[in-house]
Amino acid sequence: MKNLEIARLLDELADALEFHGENPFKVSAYRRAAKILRDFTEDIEVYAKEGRLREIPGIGEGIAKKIKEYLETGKITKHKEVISKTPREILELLKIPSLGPKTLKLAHDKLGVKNLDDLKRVIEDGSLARLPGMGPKKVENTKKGIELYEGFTGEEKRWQLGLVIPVVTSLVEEIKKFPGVKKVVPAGSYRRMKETVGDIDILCIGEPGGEIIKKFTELPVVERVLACGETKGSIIEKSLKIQIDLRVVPERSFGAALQYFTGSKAHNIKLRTLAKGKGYKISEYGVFKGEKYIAGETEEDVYAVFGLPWIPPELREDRGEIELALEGKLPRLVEYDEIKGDFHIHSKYSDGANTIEEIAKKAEEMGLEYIAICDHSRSLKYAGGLDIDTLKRRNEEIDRLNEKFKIKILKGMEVDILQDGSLDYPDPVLEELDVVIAAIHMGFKKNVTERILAAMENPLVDIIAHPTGRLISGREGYDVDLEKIMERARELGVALEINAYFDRLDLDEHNSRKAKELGIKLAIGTDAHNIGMLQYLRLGVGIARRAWLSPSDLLNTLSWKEYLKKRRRNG
DNA sequence: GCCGTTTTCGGCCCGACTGTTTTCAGTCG
Repeated sequence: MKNLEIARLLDELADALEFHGENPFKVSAYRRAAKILRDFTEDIEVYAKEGRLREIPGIGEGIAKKIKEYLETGKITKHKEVISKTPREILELLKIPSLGPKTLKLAHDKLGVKNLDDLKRVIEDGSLARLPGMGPKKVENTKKGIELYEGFTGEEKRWQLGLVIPVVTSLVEEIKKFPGVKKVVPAGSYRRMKETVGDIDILCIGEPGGEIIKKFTELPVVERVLACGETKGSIIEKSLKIQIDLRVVPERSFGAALQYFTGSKAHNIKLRTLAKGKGYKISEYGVFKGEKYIAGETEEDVYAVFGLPWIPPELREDRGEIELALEGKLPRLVEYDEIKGDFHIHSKYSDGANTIEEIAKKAEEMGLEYIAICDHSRSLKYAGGLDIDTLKRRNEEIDRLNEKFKIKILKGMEVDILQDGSLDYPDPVLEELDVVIAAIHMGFKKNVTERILAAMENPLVDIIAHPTGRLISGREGYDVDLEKIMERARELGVALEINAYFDRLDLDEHNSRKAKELGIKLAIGTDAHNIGMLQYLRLGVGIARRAWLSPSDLLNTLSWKEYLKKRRRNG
C-alpha cells in the first residue's frame, strides 16, 4: 500500500507551498488530500487502476494526476520542484506549535534562519524579537513551542498506534506468504495496544530462518536494512520510517518469546522475580529448571508454570495484574466482539466523506448492531455544522434508512458547547435526537470547566465528547478540571467519551480507569469522518481494556433498545 | 487545488485568541 507514502509527499508539498506563501486554499487542498489518503483504508493503487480516484471527495484532477504519477514513476514532479527551492530543514520547523509559515518566512528572509539551531540563536540574541510584528511574548511562545516540539520528536520518537496498524497488518500478511512460514504474530507495545509505539517486534515460526529474514529485508516497504542474520532482521520501513524487527523462533519457544517480547519490561521483571523465587529461570527461550526445559510453546503454558492464568497483553504493565492473577481475580475485560454500537460518526451532512447509507452498510458488514450519526452543530461553520432545517431533513433520511437496514441508525448530534456554556440548539431540537454528544470545539482556554459543567446540567445531554481535548501529536488539550467534570458526571449520570480517533484517544487509559472507578459510564465513539475510520473502534476497545474496563462500564455493550431505555436520567 | 439543485469561475474557513498594534496580522481549530 502506497497510501501513506503519497500522503507524506502531499503534506510536504503543502508545507513547502505554505512556506512560499502560496494560496492558502491550495495549501489546505493538499493537506485535505493527504489526510484523506492517510485515513483511507483501501489501497489507493487499486482505485487508480480502476480509474476511480476522482470519486474520492477531496481528490480532483490535479491531485489524481499526481497520485498516478507517483504510482507510475515513484515521484511527483511538482513536489520535487517545490522542495528543491526550499531549505530542507525549514519544513520541519513548521511543526513547531505557534510558529507558522509567515513568521518562519520572515525569520528566514531577514535573519537567514534555516534550521532549529538558527532559530534558537535568533531567539537568544534577541534579533527575532526585533522583527516587525514580533515582540517578547511571541518569542516566548515560540520558545515554548520548541520545547513541545522537541518533546515529541526527540531521540525516542513514537508513532500513534492507528498509523502503525495498517503498516503492520499488511506486513504480517506479506511475511505469511513466505515459503516455510507457519505463524506470524506482532508483539511489543503494539500487541499491548499502547496509544503510541516506538518500534515494532514481529515474531515468526518457520524455517529456514536465514531465508525468511533475508526475504523480509528485501520487501518493497524496506527503506534501510539495519541487520540481517539467521534469526533476526531489522529494517526501517519506508512510509513511517519506523524500525521493525522480525525474529524467527523455534516452535517450542514461541510462547516464551511472545511473552518476552510483548513485555512490558516491568511486567517481565516481576514475572522473572517470581520465577526465580520458585527456582525457575524464564527467558525468551522458555521456562527452565536448571538445564531442563519445562514450558514455552504457548503463553498459557508459560504463565501456568507459576500458577497464573493467561494475562491479557493490555494489562501487562505491572500495575497489580500479576498479584491479582495469583489470587485469580483478574478483571473481566470487555472484548471487541461485545461492542454493539459506535456512538460518534460524522456523515456527509457535516464534514464526513460518506453518506449515511454508506456508513450503515459498512457498519453492518462490521457486525455492529447500531450506530449513532453525530454530525456537527450549526455554529461549527468550518466543519459544515447543520442548521435546524438540514438537521430535520437528515433525521427524516435516517427514518427512511432505518426501514431499509437491519442495523439501527440512531439520530445523534455532536452539539457544540458555546462560549456561555449553552448548547448550540434549543431543547426542542435536542429532544428529537437519540444521542446528544456535547463538545467543546472553540474557546479552549475560556472557562472550559464551567461550560462543560453547564452543558451537563441539561438532562438531554448523554455524552461529553473528547473531555480533555488533547491530541497525542502535540496539543495539550483544554484548560479543564477533569476531577470536577467527573464528579458531576457521576452525580448526573452523564457518560464520558473514549474518542477512538488515533490521535485523540481521549479520555486516555488513565482517566478512563479513574472514571470507571468512580462509577462513571464511558462511551466509545470513533469520530469517524469516513467509513475506513470505523475500524478505529478497535483502538477505543484497546484503551478500554488498558483501562481495565468491563462490559458493564461501557454504553457500547448495551443493545440500542437498552440504551434508549436507560438514557433518560432516573429512567 | 477542489467543487457546483443558484456557479466551469469564483468562492472556499469563519471566528476566537493573542500580541502587536493605533486598526491589524498570524495562528489555530
